[in-house]
Formats: sequence, C-alpha cells, structure tokens
Amino acid sequence: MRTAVALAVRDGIESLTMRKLADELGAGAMSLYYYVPNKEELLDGMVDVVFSEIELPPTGVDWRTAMRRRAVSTREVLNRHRWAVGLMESRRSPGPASFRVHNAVLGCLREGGFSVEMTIQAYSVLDAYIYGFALQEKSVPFDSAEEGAAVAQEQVRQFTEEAQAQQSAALAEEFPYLAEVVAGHVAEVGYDFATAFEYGLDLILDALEARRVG
Amino acid sequence: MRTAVALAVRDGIESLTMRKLADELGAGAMSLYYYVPNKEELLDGMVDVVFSEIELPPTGVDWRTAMRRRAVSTREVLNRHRWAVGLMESRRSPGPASFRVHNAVLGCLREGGFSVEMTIQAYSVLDAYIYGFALQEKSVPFDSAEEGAAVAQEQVRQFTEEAQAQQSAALAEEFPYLAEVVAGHVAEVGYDFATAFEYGLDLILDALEARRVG
DNA sequence: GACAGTAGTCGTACGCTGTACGAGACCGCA
DNA sequence: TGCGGTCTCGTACAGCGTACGACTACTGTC
Repeated sequence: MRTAVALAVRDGIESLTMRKLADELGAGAMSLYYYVPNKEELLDGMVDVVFSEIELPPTGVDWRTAMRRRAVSTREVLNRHRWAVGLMESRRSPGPASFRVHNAVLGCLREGGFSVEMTIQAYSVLDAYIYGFALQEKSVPFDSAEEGAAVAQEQVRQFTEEAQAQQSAALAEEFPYLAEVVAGHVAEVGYDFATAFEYGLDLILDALEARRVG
Repeated sequence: MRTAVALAVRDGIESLTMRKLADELGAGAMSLYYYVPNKEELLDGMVDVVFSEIELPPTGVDWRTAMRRRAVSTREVLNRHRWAVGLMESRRSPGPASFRVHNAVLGCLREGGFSVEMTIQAYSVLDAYIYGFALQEKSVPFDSAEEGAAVAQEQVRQFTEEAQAQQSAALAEEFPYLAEVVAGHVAEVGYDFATAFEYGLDLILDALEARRVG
C-alpha cells in the first residue's frame, strides 16, 4: 500500500500499473492479487492512506481554529498527493481513516455550537471548497508565485500566437478581462496558492461563524 | 464530438473507447484519427462542449445575481455531465468556450466593482466551491432527497454489519457524530443537493459582497 | 484522356493494461 | 507419509490507444 502511494507520487497515478508495483516490491504481478481483489480496492486503500495523513481537528481550541488547522492540513496533504484529488471524494467504499476524519470534523462542529443542520451545511461548504481548490491547484503546472508568473506569460504568448495564426482578433480584444487578469496582474505579481487558499478559507469561516447560532 | 459526449453521458466516461465511438458513428476506429490527433484532444474537445453549455453571467443585472445564475447553471451542467467533473479543471489546453466563460465571469466581477486582486480571489473561491460541490455530488449515488435517505440507511446498515463482523465496536460508539448525522438526520429528513448548494453559494456571495470595496 | 495531389477511410499489428486460471512451493499438523 | 492452508507466479486472453501504410474518391491541370 505504502509502496503504491510512493509510486503514485513519483510517477503519477496514471502510470501506476499492477506490474510496475509488483516489480517495485520484487514480486510477480499476480502475487498482488492475493492481498487485494482488484485494482479498484488497491486505490481505495491508497486513498485511505492519504486520509490517514490528514491532521484531525485539534480539541481544546475553538471550532474556528480547529477547522482552520484541519483545512490547511488537508490542502497540504492533497498537494503532496495530487494523484489522489478526484479519487478521494469519488471513492465508493470509504476506509477507517476516512471515517475517523469525517467523524472528527462533524464532532468539532457540533461541539462548537452548530446545530445538526448547520453542521451538515458547514461541512459541505468547507469540503467543497477544500477539494475544489485542490482540484484547481492540481492542474496548474507551477508551485511558486514567481514560477506562476512565468507560466502565465508563456500561456498568453502561446494563445496570442494561435489567435494570430487563425486570423482572429487578438487575445486582448476578444477577451479583455481575461487579458487584464492573466497578462496584467498574474504575469506581473504572480499568484500564491497558499495565500489565496487561506483568504478564501477565512472568508468562509467568518461567514459560518456569523450563522452559527440561529 | 457531440456523439462522444452523448456516449459519455450514456455509458460513463471510463467506457468510452475509440472503437466504440467509431462504431457509434458507423466508422472504423482509425478514421477518428483523421480529425483528432489522439484521445487526449478528444477529451479536450468534449470538455469544451460542456463549457459551451454553461450560461454566461447575464449583463444588466447586479454582479451578485449574475454570478448566482452562472453558478447554478454551472452546477446543472456539471450534473448533467458528471463524467466531466475532474476533467474540466485539470485539462491542459482550454478551448474557446472555456475562454469565453472565464472572460465573462471576470468581466462581471470587474464591472461589479471588484478590484483586480479581489476579482481573482472571488473567482477562485467561487469556482473552487462549485467544482468541489460537483465533485462530491458526482460520487453520491442518488438524485432525490428521499432516495438519499434510503441510501444513507443502507450504508449505515452495511457498515454496522462489517463492524460486527470484525468484532469491533459498533458504529454509534466509535463514530458517534457520524452516526448522529448519517443515521439520525440524513436517514430521517434526507438531503437535498440543490438546496445545500444554494445555501453555501449565498453564504459565499454574501461574504464577497461584504469585502467588495476595501 | 492522363496524371498528380489531396482528403478521407480503415485493416492489421504492436505494446500495453487488468486479471482468470491453475500449477506449484512451503509450511505445520496428522 | 500425506493433507490442507498460505502464498507466489507463469501463462494466457480480451480489450485498450494508436503507428503504419494501403486503399478509394475526388479535384484541378495539362
């Protein structure tokens, strides 16, 4: 299981095959099937490994900081295991680590003074945001803000090139707002995912706090 | 392209193969490669078809209702094309429909009085939420609230069965909060995705409005 | 009428995938 | 000595994306 996760991190999930995993373990491909009925369940297990790395919301602090910690931790883990985004939420049969996280989060909210209905809502909003953010982050091919600026410039250049090739209007004319943001801002000052994530997170946490009672 | 989307809707994306698509079109498999260099670009094209179904934020109304309309429309489209969730945000080269949507959304926010920085933030939060919500929704195997209640009950039953089988503590003891929510609430009153989505959406829109200036 | 070029189709084949099947190896216990 | 687990794995098969090259049908030019 751990070896499978390591391989997914190294080479990406799409190139993780039963044969490669077996090779890595110094075994024949079919030997794996003694421990796992099929590849789907292998993925289930890998996802649960990822869940087990998520820091549970700490007890003894107010719900807001506890949820913040857990959210930030989840983003970090999802970032470390980009292959897992998309598999996490869509897996059929959740494992024990998944149950543990879900239970702890719900408990944190309930103890924090949320009603059952509000707990469900808060949980839904937060997780949607966290996983959605990870989803965006996964696809973008840079890690630091400076790198981001470079990539943005490249992408703009590439697009304008295409646009000129097919005689259509230039990027800036057809999509002025996109140009403003991508060429004007991101290419200038860059984009920092961690900061952006926490800004949105705090925005949501504030809104939840305001709705906590009543 | 349209046929490919139709097939994905009907049979799921994972069983869409070049041969099946060709059959459906009454052609040989290799004929497809005259129009598309490889399957990746086929998927790119399909994703752009999905983008083209998203309603652009209407002009002439305030930014909040415009963004709300577009968000609800996006959820609907993503729900109609569950196969596309996970592909949408992670595609490398975006198509024209994608550019159009992005530009319109950014424009709506800029015209609505957001600074460039705030526009980027608002865009990030909203899209993360929308796609994250769709991601959750995709995996859950029911459509109506009543059906949801039934599924929840079944899942609880299945889990307690497992728990008993391995002599461990019962669900309610080990994961009390989870039990409260799943067995207690969802199994009773059900869960309506559309309502939950709009609740979270309004929560975020309110928070954005509060931060629009300043 | 003859020919070259282009657009479009597709049969065959190759390397890869997940995995069904069944043969074996090793073990403690009778 | 033999039996029944636990565990390993060689072989084989269907299905995947797609490289290659042969084929037809059409269009424009001399």
